[in-house]
Amino acid sequence: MSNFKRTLITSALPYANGPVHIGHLAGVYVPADIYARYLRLKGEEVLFIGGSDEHGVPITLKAKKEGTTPQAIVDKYHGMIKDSFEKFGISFDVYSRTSAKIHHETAAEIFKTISDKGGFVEQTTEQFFDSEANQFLADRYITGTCPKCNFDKAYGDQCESCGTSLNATDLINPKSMLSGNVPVMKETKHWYLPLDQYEPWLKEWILEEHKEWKPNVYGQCKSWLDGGLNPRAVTRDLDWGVPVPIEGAEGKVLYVWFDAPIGYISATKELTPDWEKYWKDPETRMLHFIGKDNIVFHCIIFPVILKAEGSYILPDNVPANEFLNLEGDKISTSRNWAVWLHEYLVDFPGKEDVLKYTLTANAPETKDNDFTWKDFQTRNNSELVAILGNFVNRVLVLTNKYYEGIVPVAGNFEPRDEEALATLVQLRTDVEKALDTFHFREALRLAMEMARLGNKYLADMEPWILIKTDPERVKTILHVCLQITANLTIVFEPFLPYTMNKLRSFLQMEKLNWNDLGRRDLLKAGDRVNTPELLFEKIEDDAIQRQVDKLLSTKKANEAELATVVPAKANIEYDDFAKLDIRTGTIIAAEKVAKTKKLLKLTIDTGIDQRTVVSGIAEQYEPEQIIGRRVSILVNLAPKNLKGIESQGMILMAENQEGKLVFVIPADEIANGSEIR
RNA sequence: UGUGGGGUAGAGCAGUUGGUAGCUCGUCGGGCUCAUAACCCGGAGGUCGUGGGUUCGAGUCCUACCCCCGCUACCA
Repeated sequence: MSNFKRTLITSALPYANGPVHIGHLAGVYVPADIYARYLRLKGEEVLFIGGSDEHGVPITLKAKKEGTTPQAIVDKYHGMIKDSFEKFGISFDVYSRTSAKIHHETAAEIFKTISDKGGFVEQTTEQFFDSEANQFLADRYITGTCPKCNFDKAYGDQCESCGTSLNATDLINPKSMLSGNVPVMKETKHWYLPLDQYEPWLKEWILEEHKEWKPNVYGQCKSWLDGGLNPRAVTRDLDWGVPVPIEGAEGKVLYVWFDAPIGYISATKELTPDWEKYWKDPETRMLHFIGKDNIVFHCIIFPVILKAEGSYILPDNVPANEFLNLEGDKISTSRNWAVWLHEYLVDFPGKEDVLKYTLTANAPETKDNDFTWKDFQTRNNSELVAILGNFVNRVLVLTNKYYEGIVPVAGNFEPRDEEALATLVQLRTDVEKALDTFHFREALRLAMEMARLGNKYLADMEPWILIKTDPERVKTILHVCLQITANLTIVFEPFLPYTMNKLRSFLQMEKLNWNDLGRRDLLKAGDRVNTPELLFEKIEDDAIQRQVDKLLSTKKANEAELATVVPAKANIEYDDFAKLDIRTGTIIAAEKVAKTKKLLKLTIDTGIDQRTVVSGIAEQYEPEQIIGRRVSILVNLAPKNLKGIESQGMILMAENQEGKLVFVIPADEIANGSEIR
């Protein structure tokens, strides 16, 4: 680690189809920013890169839906995202975007270089094409009937009902999700990155040389490598993106995951003509801060691209975080289940550091974590206000009260003073160790330990009592307290930059270097300090309640939206209906099918017989609570083997848009076996 | 389906190479009164997901299973 001259920090490019939320901040930008600030404070050479990822299919779809152009979409969100980051003080050296000219040039150039070296494999395949939308369709954008289980909403890549992975061509009655039309097969040529050829090298590089990577990152890579890598298409038939810079590739663009990480390089180019020193000098240490969904792209695909190009360095570490949930539910842009940064800035002005603190203290470093407004309030009130803010306030109030704001001269240090001052040095070592290994949560806790130390020291020394009997001693005590306070400005600088600015202005201090941390002479006797304002203020219940209410109304709005009814299917003849034999029945036994999450094995009395039916309702019904329930059952459905159990029929359920299932049952008492028609 | 991470006190989380289970918040009791009813001390609260196994000794290693969350399937 010590043989590196400089550090290049990249942070995942947020996708410009929506604003950024607390999940982005907690997962990537806050830890990356803390690390960048920490290294800068140590006087190291650092470059911190960010930018918006503006290509890909979802953006074109969103543009279509809103009746505008992809460029208009990305302009809007890039602006919002950039603004939010600025206001939160994410200290990018450059924040660029992938629709920038320099990025198109850079990405094209890298593609061209690899292509000229023969680094791609070209392959022509048949793919579904939507003639109305004039567009090839990704598997995910095709829906149809599963050939295995007859589920009629299977996707082109997998059936969510039976879990089988599919090819889009397997689907019965495929339909385009864009237009609803039947897609046609059409030939298309694409360029593939032969990841398989890099497997031995990747195994050596990651599995042998980077055992220090976080367990989630290392494990994920190992699983990909153990499973064997396949060539991966890096071009797409689309009109939005970086055009493939090769003859015969008209109308094709680079796959968004090929061009996005190259955005780190183009952003560096945009910043400085000296960019190559960061990307090609082996003495540069490159770090990718990302979320867990990005692991494979940053640990396998992007390194292979860089390796194939030949002249670039590779990441030294990829500290990926897990995900942050919000009030128990997954954060979702499309469901509007998020705390949006631009809204937070309006609702909690001047409290950027508070959110950053909360997100760091509860960062999803080893597993998914949950953000709750209650926790946010507690952390602010019990930690920032009560421990850090309060200590600073106590010291400054006492200094003003006893010495008119002048730092007093220290007498001889007693063992208890020495002990407190020595702890500062120890804490510095501990915080450094945590930061160097990307344990930001731990680092923050240790920093807070310094404020605790101050509070305890004050409580033990009781200067407010000693002032009556031994005023000389009190000078030493407050001198020590002021040195602790001064040290706080350094140790918290990477975490709470705005707040530390404020604290330095109270102390009339210049910004110091990390190497000054632990010193006992940061303030000199005779220095003046200002009368303090509050460093943090309490957050009251009503402010929290407003946020909770906001989320509740989002939930309601989502439910209302889901209540929309799907349009009727095409007409059928009576004979079609008459083929169905539906009867009333009763559930007489029910048990969960092992190793599945949705399936229940039911035994039904149909009046005709007792038979076994496997039904996908386990997520909403417990086996014991449905025994004895009346049901309607389709009895002449061809038997079907599900998870090794033969299912003889189908229970009729009403299902709403949300996926909620309800039994369809006769309204009054009627014998089992009665026909429904 | 396969695969990665996780399951430790009421909540949120640490637990490095196996050696007396910790931290923050909350809670209960006490102290203090300089401080934003803040601070300091002490207590209660855990069969470390479950069952087997290795070991003198297992939260930690092996094994089987259960549950949660991702990825696989372009949301950090």
